Amino acid sequence: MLTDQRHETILALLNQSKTVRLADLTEATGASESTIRRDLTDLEKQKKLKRIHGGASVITGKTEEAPLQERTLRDQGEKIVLGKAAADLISDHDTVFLDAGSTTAAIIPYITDRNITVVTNGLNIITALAGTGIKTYVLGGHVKSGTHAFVGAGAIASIQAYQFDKAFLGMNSVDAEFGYSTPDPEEALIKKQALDRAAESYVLADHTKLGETSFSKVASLDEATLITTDKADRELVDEISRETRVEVVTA
Amino acid sequence: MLTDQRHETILALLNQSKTVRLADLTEATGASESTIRRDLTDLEKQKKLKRIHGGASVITGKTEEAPLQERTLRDQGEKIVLGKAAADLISDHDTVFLDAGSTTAAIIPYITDRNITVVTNGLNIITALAGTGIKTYVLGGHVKSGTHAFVGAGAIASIQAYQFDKAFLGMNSVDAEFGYSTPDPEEALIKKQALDRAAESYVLADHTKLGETSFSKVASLDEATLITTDKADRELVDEISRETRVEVVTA
DNA sequence: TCAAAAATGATCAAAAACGATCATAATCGA
DNA sequence: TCGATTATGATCGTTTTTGATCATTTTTGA
Repeated sequence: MLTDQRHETILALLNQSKTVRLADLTEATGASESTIRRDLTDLEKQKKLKRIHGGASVITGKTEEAPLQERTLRDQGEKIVLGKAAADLISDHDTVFLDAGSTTAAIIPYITDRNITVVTNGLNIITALAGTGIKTYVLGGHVKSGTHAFVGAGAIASIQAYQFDKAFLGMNSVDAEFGYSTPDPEEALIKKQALDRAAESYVLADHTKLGETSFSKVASLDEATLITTDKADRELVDEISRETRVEVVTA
Repeated sequence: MLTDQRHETILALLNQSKTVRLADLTEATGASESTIRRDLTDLEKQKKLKRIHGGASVITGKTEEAPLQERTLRDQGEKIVLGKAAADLISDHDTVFLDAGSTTAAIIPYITDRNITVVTNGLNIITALAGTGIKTYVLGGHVKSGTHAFVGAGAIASIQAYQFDKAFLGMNSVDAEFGYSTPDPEEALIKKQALDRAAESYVLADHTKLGETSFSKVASLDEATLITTDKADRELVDEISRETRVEVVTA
């Protein structure tokens, strides 16, 4: 991996989660600790980040409210792990669908130097991919105000033109009986379409989403592989894994 | 492979992915390392790229958003005036097309509280509209790396579903003879489509764009009203206004 | 507080990339 | 066609980058 790409990856990762550990960076870039240390030294000299013991953090003008920051950090830790696990599933030359949302966005730092094509319906995904060299395609449609996902008839029409090797979806709720569900019917429709048009489908959900149900059903459990973390309740995971393949990664 | 072809290939590859490794280039062109090194040296001398250890990177060095921001800042005054003039043309309940680009983005501050619907193919436009309550629709398609405009077959297909009251287009060049033109053929195609599907079409161009020509013709002058500022050369404006309606606003 | 564990920075050797050079092949002009 | 010019690919010594090692510092937790 080129030095510049490594630097980009580091900054992207940092942008995602405000703080990164050295181990995260070596894994994301495939470089050794020494190299990453040198990178961090360089980037700190460029005032792009601040080194901290064990890793690096974004440069922040003032300290934010501590408990809030801590909570988001913890959540993001889980997202990072899920993102990394998802990225490992992607092969070169794959065409993948990345659902709108912050969980799927966590995949991006790990794929910036990969030779793949991404199709998405999320504004945040496009923005995150904008700097990278990844070939990006976007679905048309109505820009939903809350999540900034592209939905509706236009999006449905757009997605028909594509076929994916893999689809990665965020999901609000995963229930052993009700399957995958999400609050917004229009987003559910797009997720379902993406899932149907992919050879392999994966749902990324942190431990808080398990055992929950939302208004709109997307699909039954067996239509996608679930990726979650070991923070999830053991019994819930067992129950779900009777229906579909579940990949549990350590947070 | 001819030297010029190789140079084109290198720049195209670079445009696609921001950084390239030497090995990628030798493979893509079939030339030896020595030749590619010479090419890179030449292209760097021409300021077309920046050499880095192991390959080359795009000249901007920074993220791609930086030049966009910079462009937005430069000639900002003139753009603001153009944006305001364009906003004045929009009526309540209009459905308008806003072209990708910084000039059309300047319209947005003046329409945030209007009851209108916007269709766009520009990432920057979506981002700017994201916070507002404006109903926003986006064309699908390939995300072009430089301008972050959505282009290609997907975009063309998407736009067929819409009909606009007004279309507002940025334009690189406006010439009395050659008409409206822009460097990228794919963007030209979208602009032309938007123009055809709108009851009224407006081209926004600051004074530096007049009397210029670019590679891809979008339309002849009489297909849209030109909006420019009084910084524009008087003779050029007269010449153009023999072909189409021109609105000159004071900068 | 103190010892164990983890992280850090310095150092060094190996690997990769580089630029210079030279011989050969292709292209051009007479 | 022939000689000159230019482009190309291979080689080689030099420079840069990288990864491993290890002594030192910092953090952790008992």
